[in-house]
Amino acid sequence: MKNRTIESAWRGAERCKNCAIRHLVLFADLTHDDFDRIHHPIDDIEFKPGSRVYLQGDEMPFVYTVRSGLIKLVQHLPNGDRRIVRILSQGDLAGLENLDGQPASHEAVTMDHVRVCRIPRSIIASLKRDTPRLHDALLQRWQKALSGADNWITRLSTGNARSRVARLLLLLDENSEDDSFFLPTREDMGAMLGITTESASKMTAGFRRNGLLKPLEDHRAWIDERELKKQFD
Amino acid sequence: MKNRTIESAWRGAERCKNCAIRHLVLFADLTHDDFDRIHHPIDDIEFKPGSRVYLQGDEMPFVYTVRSGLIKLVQHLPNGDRRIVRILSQGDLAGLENLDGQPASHEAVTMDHVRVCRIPRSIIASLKRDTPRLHDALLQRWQKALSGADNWITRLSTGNARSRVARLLLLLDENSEDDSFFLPTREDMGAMLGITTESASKMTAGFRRNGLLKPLEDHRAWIDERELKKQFD
DNA sequence: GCGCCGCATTGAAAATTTTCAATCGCGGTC
DNA sequence: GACCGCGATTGAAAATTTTCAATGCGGCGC
Repeated sequence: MKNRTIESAWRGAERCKNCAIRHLVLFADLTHDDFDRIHHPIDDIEFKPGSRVYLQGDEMPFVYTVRSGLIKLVQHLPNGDRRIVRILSQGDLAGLENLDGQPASHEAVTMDHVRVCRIPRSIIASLKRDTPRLHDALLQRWQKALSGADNWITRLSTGNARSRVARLLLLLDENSEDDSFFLPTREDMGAMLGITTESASKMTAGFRRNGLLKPLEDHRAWIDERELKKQFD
Repeated sequence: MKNRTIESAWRGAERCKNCAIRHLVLFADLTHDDFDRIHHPIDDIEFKPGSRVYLQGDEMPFVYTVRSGLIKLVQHLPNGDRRIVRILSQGDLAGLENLDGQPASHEAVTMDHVRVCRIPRSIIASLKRDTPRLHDALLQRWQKALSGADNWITRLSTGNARSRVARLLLLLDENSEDDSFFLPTREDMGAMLGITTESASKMTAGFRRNGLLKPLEDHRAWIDERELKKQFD
């Protein structure tokens, strides 16, 4: 029972050069010469919703560039509590935290249908030696991850349950290209906000009754951004 | 009414080479040649407790290596709420998040008597171009900051107030060289944990009554680490 | 020594959140 | 079409947290 499929693999990085989202990914600024230095296969992988990309404690021979879909990073506490600490979306790098060879500090689980490029860590390591362009791209990723984490603390873990849900909806909405956005399960919303599933449900349902949130087909939703921002922020 | 004093300044980085905590700081792995590339003054600065090192929104021409003491990074929400997102201690770099030239995303405030080295950003920029050793040191800083942020979310912003306070005490204790550790004001504890000052006070006072926490002179305290860990973790 | 100020503590009522259990709704199966 | 199962929703009671106000406690200046 596999919940992932390998769509394609190839030696080197021929197709990276022509990747449709190359401007968003780690390799955005590499030159053709740089690509020629890549001598290990990069796989294009699809995951079904709810698949585990890696587990907390795993050795991490790969990093993963998110091509589409959303991945949650979950951290488990010894007492069994768990908390979602970040959401990765297009262009983000799963496994960034473990580029130094440390075992994974999170569990990574897909929230919807996800496509990633699986990149051997050795590629990053060797490119890092030779090209400063990759350095900068990595630094940007660290920066984004850290400011994301800070926002998670100040916006999603502060204030009462209603504000937290509101700010989560606004965040999901901002990060979406689309007019609509992916609305997580109430359980996931709770794990992001540090509240119970039921509380997440009550607040969400409240917003729906107020007309501030409209669920759409396929786990997606729309919010009255202006009004939500006015009431919370 | 200055709440900081400049202890010493010097051109270049002569004294960096002999810095007592050099093994802990950003410049740990630089060679003598590297130091000779530093052509801007690095100041050694002291701050009184409660001094603002920089404000949210400030331009950041400097970064600051913490030599001793503790600095809190505070983020303000539009609605006036505020949250402490990180504590910096010896060897940490304040302003790391703004090395790219972005204005400060936090306010940095000293919690006790603090000594820092103020390093012009231009030095980092020029060294970064020339020495991979600095690169690695910076990456380590990013890594530490991010895993710190993740812990902040999972350990300090999850569970009931009692657990949060317990885990904060354990964290403060771990990070201290000493057998004792710096116990923040209840207001700061609240801002770290996302609870009110009064709740922080009630939990803290409770631990004191149980003998799990003993306040010492000068804002320091001791905890029964084993017992606290057993009950929480 | 006295008074003051800032912080910590405490108590009681109000508000919020969790808990626990029941029900609903919907998509898929048989 | 009936049935199942999973997630969402809802309600009511219990537990926790906040709020608001009062009091305690040290240190500091005068």
